[in-house]
Amino acid sequence: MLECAMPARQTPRPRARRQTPEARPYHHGDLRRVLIDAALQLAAEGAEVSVREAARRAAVSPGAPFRHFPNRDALMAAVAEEAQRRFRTEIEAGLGQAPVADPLARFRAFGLAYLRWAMRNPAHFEIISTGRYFAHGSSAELTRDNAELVALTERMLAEAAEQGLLRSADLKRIQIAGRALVYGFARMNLDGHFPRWGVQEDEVERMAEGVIDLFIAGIEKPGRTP
Amino acid sequence: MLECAMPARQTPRPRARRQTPEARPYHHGDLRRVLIDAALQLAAEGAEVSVREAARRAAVSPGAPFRHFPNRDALMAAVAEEAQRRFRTEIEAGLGQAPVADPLARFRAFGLAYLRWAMRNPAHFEIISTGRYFAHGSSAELTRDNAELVALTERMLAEAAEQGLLRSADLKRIQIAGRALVYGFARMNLDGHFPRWGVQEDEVERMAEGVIDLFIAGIEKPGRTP
DNA sequence: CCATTATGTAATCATCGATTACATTTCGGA
DNA sequence: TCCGAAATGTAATCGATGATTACATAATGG
Repeated sequence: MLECAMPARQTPRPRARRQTPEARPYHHGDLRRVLIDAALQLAAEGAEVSVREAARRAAVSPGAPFRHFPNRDALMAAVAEEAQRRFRTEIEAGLGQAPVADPLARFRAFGLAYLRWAMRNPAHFEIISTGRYFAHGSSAELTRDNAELVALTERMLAEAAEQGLLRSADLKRIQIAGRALVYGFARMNLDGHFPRWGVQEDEVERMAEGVIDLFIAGIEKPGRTP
Repeated sequence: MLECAMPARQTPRPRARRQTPEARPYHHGDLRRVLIDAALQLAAEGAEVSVREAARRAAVSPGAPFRHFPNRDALMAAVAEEAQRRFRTEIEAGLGQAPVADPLARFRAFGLAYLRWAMRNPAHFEIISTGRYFAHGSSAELTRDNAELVALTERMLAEAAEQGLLRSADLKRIQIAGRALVYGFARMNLDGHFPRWGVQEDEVERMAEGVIDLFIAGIEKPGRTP
């Protein structure tokens, strides 16, 4: 994908360039890609993501990124798309380990994969979720991806209802509540609430599991798992 | 603490000041207060909160705010404290209307008041909740307030457990889940997720109520309200 | 081989948070 | 009552940032 890093470095110094001793090739390999990665890494480090800093890490002038992105928001959108792609991959891997026939087990696996990724990639999750860095609707890919995940949980719940596993028939309400629960848990972690709620760092993933189980037990028809 | 607002404004123009036709008093009445309000309003308008803009609205030089706040974060912290105060007031008013004897009804009223305020004051909620504008722990008032709210829900759940109203004895898990649910719902609204989830603007408050009821029904011992 | 296009650089601008030196006002004690 | 210290606001300035422009250089294809 990216051949990157000085391909034919042997141009014999065509003209006396600036005084820089090492004449790196004028064209960067795949600057767009490198900028996205730099920004992702910045986010992962918890630092502010600035165009200039990304350019700095790519060893390129401050104006160069604007050849690839019309503005900062466009860069952030690209970063979010990359993060979302990784998120999706993780979710699908998690779902792949759940029994196909049991919709509630799949629902649980979904939530677990969701939270596990969010716990382990807080900065990436922040970028995807918050719509603060750019208008969410401005990325068709992000919108589509998200719609698919929504549809996925919707299907799981519909199946569960068909199999008579649920206490309530108001699927939309259950879906929103489930999303709110998982999203809220992820954001509590992100926003640093857990210390205040007496949840230790190393308890968080276990608590995530417990919270999901509590929710599922709450929507499940009673007497199924005694 | 602060004696406030232009006490003896009647100084009869002591010296020919600058050419400004209206010689406003050199000292602002209570700039600190005005800055906080300006910043709150900025947040309410969804605009970026900048020190300069707050100063501009207070009709004061860009450097003036730094006489009252060591840096931007300190201003934001003061804004958050003000918002939190209003939030608390709303919560307590909501709780005042719930029957004292029924802890789950109080739990419900708490959640409703929480969400209603968050829905109607999204920018203020953002400032209180997100810890992005300043280190949360840097404000003793905020920390204390929050601890009290946590303790409050804890007590409600403990009472509910004593009265045998709950299915599960794991109170901490219930508490975290409840918080995650409510917080997540508020943030979904804030982060603009609801359109993507098919929840219309005018449905949101009704949906908030529904989600809370679903949660309570889930933790309640079955057969209580048939 | 050369012209068109893509890509990076340099210089520049406005805005922002922050600091400093200085001006003005207020207020309490001699 | 006066005066000096403390509080409060202004003006000027700094470095960083997002963004734009004119220009330089490389890659590509007819």
